[in-house]
Amino acid sequence: MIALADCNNFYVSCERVFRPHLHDRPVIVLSNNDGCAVARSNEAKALGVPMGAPYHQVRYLCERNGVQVFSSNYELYGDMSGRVVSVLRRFASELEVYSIDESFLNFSGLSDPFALAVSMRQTVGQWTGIPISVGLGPTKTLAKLANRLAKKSGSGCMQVEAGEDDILSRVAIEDVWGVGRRLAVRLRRVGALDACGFIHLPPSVVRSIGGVTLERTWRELHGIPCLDMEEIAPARKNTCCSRSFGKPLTGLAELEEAVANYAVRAIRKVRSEGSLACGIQVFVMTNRFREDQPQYSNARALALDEPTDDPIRVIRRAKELLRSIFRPGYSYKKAGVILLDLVSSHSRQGLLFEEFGDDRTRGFVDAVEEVAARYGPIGGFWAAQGIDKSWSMRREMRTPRYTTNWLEIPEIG
DNA sequence: TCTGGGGTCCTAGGACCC
DNA sequence: TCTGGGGTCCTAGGACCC
Repeated sequence: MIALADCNNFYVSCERVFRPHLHDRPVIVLSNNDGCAVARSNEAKALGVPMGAPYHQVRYLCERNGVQVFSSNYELYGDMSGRVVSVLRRFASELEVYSIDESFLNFSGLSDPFALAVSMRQTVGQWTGIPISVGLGPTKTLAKLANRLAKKSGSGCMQVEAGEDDILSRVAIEDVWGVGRRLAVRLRRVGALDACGFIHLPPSVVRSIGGVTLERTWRELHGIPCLDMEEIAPARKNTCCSRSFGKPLTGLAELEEAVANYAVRAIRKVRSEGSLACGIQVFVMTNRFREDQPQYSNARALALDEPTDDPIRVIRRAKELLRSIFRPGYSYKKAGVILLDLVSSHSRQGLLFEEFGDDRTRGFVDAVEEVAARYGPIGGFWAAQGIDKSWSMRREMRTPRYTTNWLEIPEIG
């Protein structure tokens, strides 16, 4: 038996923990750059704020109905997520963190998994302030489906077994885990309108529409496990840092500064995981929503001489790539840096004819990075990152980092 | 005027090898 | 005019997830 614990409206719930007066009130959280609504309280959903709606399109609706709007505060959400997981771990020996707000737990061999799910939900709510829903099923996909029904019904916990056609028929085909918009259209055309219709399709049809991936989903819904628990997240293969700018950029100098910042952030992720990057890609794009403006987007990649975690080298290469794809005369909206083919720093392959960078440089880089990690940009930063950052993203309604920053800890009285 | 960010896997097709 | 068979590797694009 697999359990899926999923935090309800997670980002909104995090904000509410520190602003209890917002319980029962409509709340939304915006994506980076205050762009889209990416989390909505039930009250905001009821008012008709769609998932992913551009904020400028729903702003009037929000203002008229007193919706509380927040910029995203990922430091807070990440920390709260860790707290939820630490409570969940007490309830099962095997746990897979699937996303920032979801974990799978192995509930096999328990006499009363449902009772445990109820108690787990209650404990997480009491200890962290975050409401969760729990779905139970013989496979991950059925646990997901049960979770969706638990949320929809408001009961908080739900268990689904294979072969319960009446329950499966309550889940629309596009709400099945692994079926997105495209596949849903094609499945509807062959008569699979819901999960029940889907499992009664012949496997050959499923295979022809969605390949082996969709057939796995089909088998999982029949109660045949195809997706294992992954307790230890496999090492990442690529990592990306990209942002939309707070204002359009036209000049190379500003773009270089932004790209240098993304390069530094990306390589810090790589360093923190004990990895090295073997390649780097840079991309830029104009605002694709502006049909009245000339459009341009481009990307270029290169292989590094040797796997590296050195921000100086990564910045230099990123700027070279940027200069090779930059074209004057455009209004750039977004840029990004992708570090490719990450390998473990323990298994790096040496160069045939050369030695790795000297120890002095290495010591210097490590020292700067340590200072920056401990004290933030006040402690130190790479000059290429710039000072003004006039291009940085909008985040005008962000709450304090209550749980991770001494200066922003909540005050009482 | 304003429209997010970060990932994975699978497949088809092309380049290349003997 | 006729023009093999069997592989691997890489990449781009499409699908999905949160």
